[in-house]
Amino acid sequence: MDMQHVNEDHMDLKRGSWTVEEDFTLINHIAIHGEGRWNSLARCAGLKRTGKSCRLRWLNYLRPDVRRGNITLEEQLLILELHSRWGNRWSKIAQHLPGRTDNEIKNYWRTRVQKHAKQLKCDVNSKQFKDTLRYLWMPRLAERIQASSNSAATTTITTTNNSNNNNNNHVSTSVTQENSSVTASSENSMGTQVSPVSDISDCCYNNYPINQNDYGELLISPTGYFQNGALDFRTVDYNNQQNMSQWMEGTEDVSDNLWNIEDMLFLQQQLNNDV
DNA sequence: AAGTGGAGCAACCGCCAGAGC
DNA sequence: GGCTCTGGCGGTTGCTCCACT
Repeated sequence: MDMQHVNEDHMDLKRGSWTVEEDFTLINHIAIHGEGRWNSLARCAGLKRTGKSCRLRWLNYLRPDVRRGNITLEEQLLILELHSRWGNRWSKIAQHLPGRTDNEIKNYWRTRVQKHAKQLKCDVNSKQFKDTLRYLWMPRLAERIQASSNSAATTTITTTNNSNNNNNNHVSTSVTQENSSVTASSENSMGTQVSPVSDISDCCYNNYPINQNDYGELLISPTGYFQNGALDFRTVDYNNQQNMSQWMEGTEDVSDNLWNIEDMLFLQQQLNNDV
């Protein structure tokens, strides 16, 4: 391809936001011819876009199985856990969140998690912040998941709990029965309406304001977080039950809460198989 | 009502690895 | 072996919306 041709092609290329017509064209073309060979696909479809741009638009937005909407509590927990294992391997993390794209998870991490690291005045990659995620935020997310499950799907919980009593399995939310904080959350879920927060910030700042000097009190679990590959939140203790109750009484509604505990158990098993 | 700043997110950029020639 | 093309990935940018003043 000579330089004149390159320049003409470059000048023809469209950038920026996609129009409805472009989306329609891309969807139709893929429906007929399938994915792949993105550069030639862009040319054949008559789209004045790079192959990369078409691929990105399809994968992140137009694909039929892309899930839109808020990241659920379960997804947040999974993202935190997987990121603790793999770091910024967004595509790998996305493989374990059906319908979520690497871009979406990356954006979530940058806008929510990194924001809180900034508020804590610590580096997102620092041990302090990682420990805060592991020993403070993730257990609380798990508690919220159980609380919402308790109120929304008692049958599922009962089944799972029985199973755990019999087999002594530790899964993310059922093990929390073992500590006192769960007593608080369980009672709360029975007595008052419990609805999940949609963001870790509710767990960490609204009712648990912490600063850099509080790490010594907050990082209370020296025993590790994962046992036999399964999540284990039993080490969490809450110093402030009153705040805990306030935290449990969040009012935000998560209507797209699609997973239950058995799904989480299944996912955990899948993850363990991967490792 | 207008201006401003921050949050959220879609899209782009640059780099890299693998495949094909 | 070297070159080109392509796709994938993580990092970054810039636009839009919204809350606040």
